Amino acid sequence: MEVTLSRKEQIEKTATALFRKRGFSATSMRDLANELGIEAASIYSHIRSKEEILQRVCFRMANEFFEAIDKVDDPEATASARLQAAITAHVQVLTKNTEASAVFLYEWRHLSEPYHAEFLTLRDRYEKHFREIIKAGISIGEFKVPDEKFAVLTILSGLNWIHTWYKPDGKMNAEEIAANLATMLLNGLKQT
Amino acid sequence: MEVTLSRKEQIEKTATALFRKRGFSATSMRDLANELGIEAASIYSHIRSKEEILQRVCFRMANEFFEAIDKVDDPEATASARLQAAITAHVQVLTKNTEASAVFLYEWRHLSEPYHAEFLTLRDRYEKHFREIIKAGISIGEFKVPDEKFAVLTILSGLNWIHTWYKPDGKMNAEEIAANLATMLLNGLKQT
DNA sequence: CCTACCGATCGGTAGG
DNA sequence: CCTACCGATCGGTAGG
Repeated sequence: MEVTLSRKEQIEKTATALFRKRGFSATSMRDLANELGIEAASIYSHIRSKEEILQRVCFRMANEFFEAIDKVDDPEATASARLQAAITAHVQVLTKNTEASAVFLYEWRHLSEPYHAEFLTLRDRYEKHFREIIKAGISIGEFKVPDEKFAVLTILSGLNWIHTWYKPDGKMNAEEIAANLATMLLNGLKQT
Repeated sequence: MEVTLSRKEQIEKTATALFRKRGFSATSMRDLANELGIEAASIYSHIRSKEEILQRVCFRMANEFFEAIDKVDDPEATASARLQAAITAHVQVLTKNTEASAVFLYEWRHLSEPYHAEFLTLRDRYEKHFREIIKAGISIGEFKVPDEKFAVLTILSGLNWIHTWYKPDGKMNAEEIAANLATMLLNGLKQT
């Protein structure tokens, strides 16, 4: 599936790869221009600033994560089923966008205000979704956990390394990875 | 316990805090000098370069992690006991050095060669220790895991978020945190 | 999309 | 540990 990208999309994609490899601060507009085969000044015909690119990547990914878990959540299901679905959705987003995921996970701190604060609000709301599921599981005795926030952060970090490792043509596909991670991480909540 | 730091140690400690907060590339020597209350040029009486500080932090922490797991490993013990001990040791190092841990975990990619390659070699050797324990557990049927490397990376990332959250005066102390993490993450290996 | 350029800041050195 | 400074590079703009 080859898609023709607009110049703006090309810039965003190339910048994402560079931000991921070297970090936002260590990537210069001249690095980016070089990679695109144009002059640095020309980039500004398409974007307003270096940070705007970072903003677009971070908030687009935030959106992707929200949409993915909202789509699969069924509040009627058991906590285990809901958590498994959320984990699977999260892993799908990570594996479909490994570079943008890495930028989303590690470069958001270079956002200036008010974007920085807004990003943190979104991230907290996302984690809250997981906390709610775990709380529901605790209240009906399905899970046993010392602290929901603690459990959520352990689970999400246990998922978020995937971008460093995932290859589309590796021996596990996204579904298998999600299933293995869900099994490993869900079992930990069911301690007796 | 107040310790008098040498100027070099003060520089390293202050730089660690800044590298953690803003990232290595976004921290300037003038930022660091400002925080220390001296001129940027004066820093160079104590260190050779900005990168030297990063090198010292990264390799000192690598050493700390190695020493910690070597000290507690007992090859005669069960795989569960060994893994639990390794997890506890790892968490101890993380909680005792939250800022340096963050730098160790996220800023090593700004190391130049040959330090960068050496760092990756050390990190792989560290992970190998965990892989060996898991392999031993698999071979005697104590663990059931699709892929050792996969399991190790899940476990280590499930631990490595702690620096973002740990407060020495929080409601859980380092031992309780380690115990909770070990329980959550070990149960995942014992699936039937 | 380019040439030409801006002021600011970077890591680091010389010399005391 | 400071003053004085270096060449290089930064993000970004003017004007076409």
